[in-house]
Amino acid sequence: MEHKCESKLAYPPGIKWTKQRKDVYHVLLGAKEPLSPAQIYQQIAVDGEMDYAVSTIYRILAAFEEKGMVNKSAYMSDGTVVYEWNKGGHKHYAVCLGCHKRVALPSCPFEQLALDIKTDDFQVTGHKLELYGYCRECAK
Amino acid sequence: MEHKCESKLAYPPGIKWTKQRKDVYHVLLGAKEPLSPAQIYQQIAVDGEMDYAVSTIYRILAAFEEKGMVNKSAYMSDGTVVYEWNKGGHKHYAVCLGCHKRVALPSCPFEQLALDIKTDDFQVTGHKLELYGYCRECAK
DNA sequence: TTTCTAAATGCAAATGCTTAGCATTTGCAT
DNA sequence: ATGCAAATGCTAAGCATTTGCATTTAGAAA
Repeated sequence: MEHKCESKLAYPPGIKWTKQRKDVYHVLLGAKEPLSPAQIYQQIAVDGEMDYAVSTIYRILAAFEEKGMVNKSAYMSDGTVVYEWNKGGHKHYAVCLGCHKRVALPSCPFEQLALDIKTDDFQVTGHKLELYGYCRECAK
Repeated sequence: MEHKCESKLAYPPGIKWTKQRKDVYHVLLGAKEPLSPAQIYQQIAVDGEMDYAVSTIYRILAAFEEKGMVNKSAYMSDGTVVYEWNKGGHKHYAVCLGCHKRVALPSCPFEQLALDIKTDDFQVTGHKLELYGYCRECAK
C-alpha cells in the first residue's frame, strides 16, 4: 500500500514509525469515512502481507489518539467505535436506518451558526453530530 | 422503589408489567440522564432486593425499545450504550473531557434552525448531537 | 555503521459487555 | 381460579477489546 511513495512521505513526528504504524496511517489517510479497528485490520490484510496482531491495531489507534493524530468516536446508532485521521477540519455523517450506509455531509451546520450555548457553565471545545434517516434507495 | 405508588401508577399498555419491568421503568423515569444497562442494574440493586438476572435487564430494554418506549443511543465519545425513557422531546448533552460528567443542554440548537441539508439525497428523520469541552471545575 | 535501549509487537489468555438456549415461573385474559 | 403465551433465571457462548510477557525493532548515540 505505501510501497509507491515510501521514501517521499514525511510522517508526523513524535512516535516511532514502524511498518505497522505506517500501514494504519495510510489506511486512515486514504479512508473516505471513519473506520473501525476491524475494518482497518481487514483493509491491511487485503492490501498485502498479513502479519499483524489485532491487539497491535488497537494499541496503535490508542497511541495515535493520545497524540491527537486521530479522532475516536462511536456511531450513536449502533455504538460502533471508529477512528478518523485528524485533518484539521471535521465531518458529520448521515446514517441510513435502512441500509446503514453513511453519507458525509458537505458542511457542518454549526459553521454558520454562533453556537451560543450557556458558556458560563461549560466551555465548549468541540462537538459531534450525526443525522439519521433514509437514503434515496431505502426511502422508496 | 415503586412501593409507595404501586397501586396508583398507570403503566404504559402493550406489554406485560412484571416486577422487573416496573423497576426498570421507574429507574428510567427517575433518571436525570440516559443510563447504561449496568447503571440500571446497579440502581435496582441499591434500591432494594436484588434478584435480577443481568440478561433480563438487556431483554427488557430491548423490548422497551421495540415498543418505542425508550430511546437507545451511544455516546459518541466512548461508545457507551445508554437508554432514556421517551418523554416525547429529546435532549443533548455536553460531556466534560476532564471529569466525564454529562450536562444536559437546556434546548436543542436545531429547534430554531431550519436544517436544510440536501434533502434530495437523504431524508432526515432525526439527529444526535454531543458537545464536549470542560465543565466549570475542570476548566480551572 | 554498529551498538544499545526504550518502545513496539506477537501471541495467547483474560476481561467485559451482550446475546442465546432452555427449563421454570408468572402476568393476564378467559 | 385456570391455562397459555410471554418473561425470567441461570448458564454458557460470542463478540470486541485489553493485558502480560517474551521477543523484536526503530532510532539515538557511539
